[in-house]
Amino acid sequence: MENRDLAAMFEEMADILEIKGENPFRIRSFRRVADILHGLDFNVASTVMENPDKLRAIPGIGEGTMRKIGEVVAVGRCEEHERLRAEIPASMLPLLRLQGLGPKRIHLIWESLRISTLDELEAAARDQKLRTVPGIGAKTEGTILNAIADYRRAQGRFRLDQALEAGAPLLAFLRDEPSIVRLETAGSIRRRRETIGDIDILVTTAEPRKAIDHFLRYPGIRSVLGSGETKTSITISKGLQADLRVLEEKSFGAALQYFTGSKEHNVVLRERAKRRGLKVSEYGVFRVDDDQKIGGETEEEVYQLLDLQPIPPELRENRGEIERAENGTLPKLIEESDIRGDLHMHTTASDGRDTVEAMTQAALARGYEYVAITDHSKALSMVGGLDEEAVLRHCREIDLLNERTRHVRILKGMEVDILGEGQLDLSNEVLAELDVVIASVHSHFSMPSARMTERICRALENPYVNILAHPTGRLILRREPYAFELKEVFQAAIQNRVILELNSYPDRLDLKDTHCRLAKEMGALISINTDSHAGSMLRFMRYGIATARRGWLEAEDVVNTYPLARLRTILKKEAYR
DNA sequence: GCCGTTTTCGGCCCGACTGTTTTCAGTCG
Repeated sequence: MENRDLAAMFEEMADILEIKGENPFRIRSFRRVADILHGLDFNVASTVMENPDKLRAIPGIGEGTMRKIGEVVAVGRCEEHERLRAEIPASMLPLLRLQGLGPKRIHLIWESLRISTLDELEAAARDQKLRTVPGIGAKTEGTILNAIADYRRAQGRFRLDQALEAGAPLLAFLRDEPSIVRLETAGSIRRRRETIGDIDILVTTAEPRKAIDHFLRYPGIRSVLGSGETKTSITISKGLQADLRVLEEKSFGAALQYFTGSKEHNVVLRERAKRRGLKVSEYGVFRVDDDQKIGGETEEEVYQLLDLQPIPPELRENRGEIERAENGTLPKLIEESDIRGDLHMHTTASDGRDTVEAMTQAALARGYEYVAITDHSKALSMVGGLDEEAVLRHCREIDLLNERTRHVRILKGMEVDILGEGQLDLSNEVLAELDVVIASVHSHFSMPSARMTERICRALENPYVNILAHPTGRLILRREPYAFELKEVFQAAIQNRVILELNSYPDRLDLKDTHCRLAKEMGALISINTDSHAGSMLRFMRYGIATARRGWLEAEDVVNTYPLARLRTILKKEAYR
């Protein structure tokens, strides 16, 4: 049983309890447990049997949770979970994801109209039957119809790159308005989460009305969800929501802190404030006894007043950053300017769009010192993967190009397929000719976890393998990772001096943030690569960097921040950490 | 359900917007 299965159970129980209108703190506990389970780096089901204290020691996991997990592991189901599921039709749960409709009204609609599915809800709203429910009028009916449409279109979330690209023209449009003095994006975009629910934009202005009216004149606007004195919400392309908040200059820092979140981070921050006789809100930091405001103009000030080092937005997830800020031991996070090269990209030799020379020029334009050309091997015949002979020809071509290229060193590489039982798709004789060998799984995704783990570990034992590419195989919002024991694979990588890739391709981000942190803690080295299939894609590095920062990585953890000579010792396996 | 340097019981973050219920509940972030 995987952690995410257990997490899903707790999430579902929280959803049902919410619709039933039960104790909100109990619901919060369940959601927190689900969150914790998602983030753990060990298998909960086996741990609860073998080492229960380890689980019980985690803050947020108490007796009740231990009992429920134990029950599921022992008999395959949890009695309370089963009982709750029998009370509410499963089809009602997605209704909670609709914007503007919450558990209370869902419950009420169920009570009065027996509506339990998205389709029924939509039909009732269309037929103007929803307005017969107390507390719901014509307007709310319309809101619900819009919410259903948005839900269907977007399923609620967007990839980081999609949100950044859709938001960029809106931000440029706002920057053109002279009445807007300051402008920042907050929320999950600022924290660089891998998926984004909406774009939070904060501005200060002497003329709020003017700023809001300008926002409402944005040509890309699709619908206006609401507009008040301080907050206005619209949807733009593909149903992505953007919120504009108009703020006072003197509380801008407090507001930026508040709206950047995460919610979990802010809850802990406020509890901390409360213990110190302070109160933190989006308007500033206040003393509780005389309600005197003592700060909030800048974000740094908010943290300093709580005796904390300023915390970078990417770390604000309540994953230990507050304790580290208290001790003054936050990591010095990696920056894009630390990167000296890119070790994974494709060319016209296989499925890339640009030649080796064009890719090299693109790397040069970014100021890189080195670049690895890593086309596919022959197992991927549909993309024109290279066989042994073609690889050797490719190597000679790169040798020649190196002789007449200045300022950037081209490393000879291949992305070699890991075949069904862990063999590689090219002979060791050929691999020995290369500077960089990347191994990756592109087939047989659905084999059982134990076999997949063994398969990958076996590939890592090949003495020529340098990098394990996109280790989990997931595609954001499209495909779950394949099943395997992450920690075993990381351990095998470390033992064999293999580097783990953080693939920056925007729908991969694989390793993801929590995996990066685990890899670092275990002592693995990371390479942040773009897997570019065209020169223009080298810019995807920014998404890898964002994920690395969320994974607490520093420049020293990432091999492609090293000068070429040092990188070479690692590629030759003469050194590792 | 979780937790404890005020507590093993009684708390658990804070404020704005919307629509409709004429005084406020529901929802969101």
